Amino acid sequence: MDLKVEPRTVQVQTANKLRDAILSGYFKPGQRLVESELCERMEVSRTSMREALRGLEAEKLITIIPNRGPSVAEITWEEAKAIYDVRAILEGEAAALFSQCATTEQRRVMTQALAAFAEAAEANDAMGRLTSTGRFYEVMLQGCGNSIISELLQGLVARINFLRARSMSNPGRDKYSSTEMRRILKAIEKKDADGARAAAVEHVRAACAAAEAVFEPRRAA
Amino acid sequence: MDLKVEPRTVQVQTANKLRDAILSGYFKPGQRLVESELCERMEVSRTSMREALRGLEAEKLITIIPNRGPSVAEITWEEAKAIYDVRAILEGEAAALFSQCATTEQRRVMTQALAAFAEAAEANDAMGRLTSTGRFYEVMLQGCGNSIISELLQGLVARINFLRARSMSNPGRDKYSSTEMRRILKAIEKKDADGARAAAVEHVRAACAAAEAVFEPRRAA
DNA sequence: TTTACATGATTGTATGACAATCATAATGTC
DNA sequence: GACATTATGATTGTCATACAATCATGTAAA
Repeated sequence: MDLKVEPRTVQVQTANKLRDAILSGYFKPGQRLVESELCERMEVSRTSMREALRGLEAEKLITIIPNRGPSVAEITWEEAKAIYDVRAILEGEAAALFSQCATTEQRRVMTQALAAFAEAAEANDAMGRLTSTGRFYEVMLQGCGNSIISELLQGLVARINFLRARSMSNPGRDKYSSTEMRRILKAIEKKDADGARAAAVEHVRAACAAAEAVFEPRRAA
Repeated sequence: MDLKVEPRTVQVQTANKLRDAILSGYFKPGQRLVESELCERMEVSRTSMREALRGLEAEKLITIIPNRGPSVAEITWEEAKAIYDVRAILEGEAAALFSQCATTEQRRVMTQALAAFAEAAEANDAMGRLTSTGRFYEVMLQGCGNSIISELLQGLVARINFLRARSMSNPGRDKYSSTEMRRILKAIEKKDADGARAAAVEHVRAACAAAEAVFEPRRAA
């Protein structure tokens, strides 16, 4: 059990809340983030706010142009595509690694998460889908034995999160997702590294295709 | 030609200089970085310094513990190994991609960089080795068509840079490096994607082995 | 030796200030 | 009226200062 209790500084909390706001789509890509407004609404000083913003900038979630200030990072489809490609490689590797060292307990949790996902999909419960897929991948990434893969993927997924939110609304995608994840798990249970990798790659490819369908670049004026 | 001229804010310059100082090994892993001292030596305000530090923290080059302040990030061998593994995967992919789309001009530059490396190795010119290998990889990564790969690799390499500095001093490693890079280039010239990937992976594996040899974890007290 | 307390150093946060820069409205000129 | 120029205001970048909270360390007491 993890009993660590770490101080939650204002700056960290600010960064977390801003991150959530961006990932949830509350702040949209391209939107300017005015310091004074943010400070007022979140009731923190400019000092803390600016430190938090620097952190998010390094995470590539926002872009800070000197003398113009921060705005939510925009992304071209080319970049998004590149992210999906790398994601496929890394998630595939994670699945392959995990298939060789998964414990029965871990497989049990994934099975359970998968069931929860199916249930949430049935009930059209967006929140439930997110938490269940989150658990599914968390087990796999934490368990794959390479902490860097999970770290990088977390960063990459964050940067295309807004696309996921849009493509998730695509009706019917749930069914496919469910099938794709089941295939991953099946391969893991058979300790089939290549199969697990292929299934994970396929899953990302499908997500990429779904994202491309809903991607809208800057509209021509 | 790139004529862009962007404002160089104090904060950015501070972050850059600190980054260089860490990568060059001037600040060593584990070393505490006291704000007031840094501010005094670099002649910037705490405001700018702290913003710069937040950026470096997000890059994982330093660790900031609340109420204790920043220190140069330490790394376990487990993490370093994980980084090398991911690096092998990503550099392999980059080499494979690049082999399919390299222009003759790009290959020419790489050939030239390789020659410069051999020359620098001969002359025992540490600086020359760094710049020539840098050019070699820059062409490949910029040219591979996936900007995310190059972005991630840059971050990963930075985190194990201090290991590279140590293992480079390993006599004889140069010769191997040279051979390994030549193999990569050969495969690229033959447009052999699998060969290029294999050669790149092999190169990273060798670097990893060299790093392991010089890795010293925290000495038992 | 261990515990408790006191002391100083360092960090986290807030505030106020001001110059530099940007965005835009107002002005003048052709 | 269209365009160039000039004010105007808003926003950012940077600094100095202040102070409470926390940490690190030494000293005194049990």
